[in-house]
Amino acid sequence: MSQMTNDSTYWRAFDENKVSHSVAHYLMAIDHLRSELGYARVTDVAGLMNISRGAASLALSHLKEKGLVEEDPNRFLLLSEEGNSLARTIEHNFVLLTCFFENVLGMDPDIARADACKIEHLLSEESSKALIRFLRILLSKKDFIQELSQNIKNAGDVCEGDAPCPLCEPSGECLMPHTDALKSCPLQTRTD
Amino acid sequence: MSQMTNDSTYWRAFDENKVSHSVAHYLMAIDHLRSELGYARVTDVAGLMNISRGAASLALSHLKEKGLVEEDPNRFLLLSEEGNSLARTIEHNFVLLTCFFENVLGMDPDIARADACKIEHLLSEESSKALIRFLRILLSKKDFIQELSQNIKNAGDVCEGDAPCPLCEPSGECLMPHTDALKSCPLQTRTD
DNA sequence: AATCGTTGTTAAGTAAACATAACACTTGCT
DNA sequence: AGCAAGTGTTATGTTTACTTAACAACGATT
Repeated sequence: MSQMTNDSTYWRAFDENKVSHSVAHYLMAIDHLRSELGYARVTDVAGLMNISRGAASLALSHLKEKGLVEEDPNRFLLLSEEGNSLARTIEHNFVLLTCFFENVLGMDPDIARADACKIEHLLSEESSKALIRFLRILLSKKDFIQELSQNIKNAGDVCEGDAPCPLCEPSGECLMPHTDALKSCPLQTRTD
Repeated sequence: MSQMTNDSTYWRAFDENKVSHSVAHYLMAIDHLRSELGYARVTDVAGLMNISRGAASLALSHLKEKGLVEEDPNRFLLLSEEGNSLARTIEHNFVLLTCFFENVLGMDPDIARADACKIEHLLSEESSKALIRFLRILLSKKDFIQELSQNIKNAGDVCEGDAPCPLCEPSGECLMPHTDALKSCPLQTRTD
């Protein structure tokens, strides 16, 4: 156990993700087109994603080989059961993350969506499940969350000494000015 | 404004990120080696990341061209001011995300770290700032967070009808069984 | 029936990141 | 001094994911 943190290779899990960012968007494009237009062709996917038909054709034939995309009798694009599952999971993650950034952290909606889009396909099932439970609980406490996101917006960028911060305590230095490049700020040890 | 969501190209922001996942780890490897060994050479970076020296040499010379990595008078590797800034930001993001997954969501530490590692370099400065403020506030409420992460662990996977869920309400369908592939679950509209 | 437009595929090129292998250069030992 | 080991670079190849351009197949219009 804990192989990932000791064999100096755990960081490559990023590339071994089930779907890459672009694959995620191919799948969601098909899903979106089918629910909007009722069908999805190579050209539609290319148009929606703003890439060339050639690129879409190659990528999609790859996804057919991998069993994520299929064709219906009229050669329109379909998601396989697995492809559909992946697309839905990623779409759900997008919703969850956007909701968290926007409603809990009180962030700008555009930035919230942009960040969610980058992360949506990388969340583990565990994170995804925990996040949705977290949001359900937190969002039911309307007054609490209102106050919270207000406090976040108004908080300063440096810890005030009076309130000992559990984030800073382990290292003994304040993590708040983390945008300041030159401030040395030792962190918990990592193997790389 | 809101160009990102309408020009059918916003999803590529992923590839236009300032640093890729691997670049992030090259920078952090140098940082880590210098604080552990006092120096960093191509071979050390390659050894730590478990890649070939050739790959490390190429990648690092690229990073020198980009101005993120430099050499000291003895040809040991150094982070430039910008490189150092990036490394620290990403390391901070890792700490924040791990803390969130582990202490707020109550997730398994190994999974928490693995997920944080995938995301750390993708967080916008806004997310990062908001997250640290959020954690500071939340972690100061020890009893609240204790109860929260317990509730998350014990929560079921389906919404119970009695408590109207703000996540499900917009779509009218329950978002909880999001691991179930076949359950149709309309989401807020996206352009792809 | 011939042509034009759309569609999908294929070919060839680019760029990022890895791999392996061969090489040059230094350093330290004997 | 000479050789072996360690270090860094370079050459070449692979994979992924895009580009543009050429091409074949098909349908609709005239």
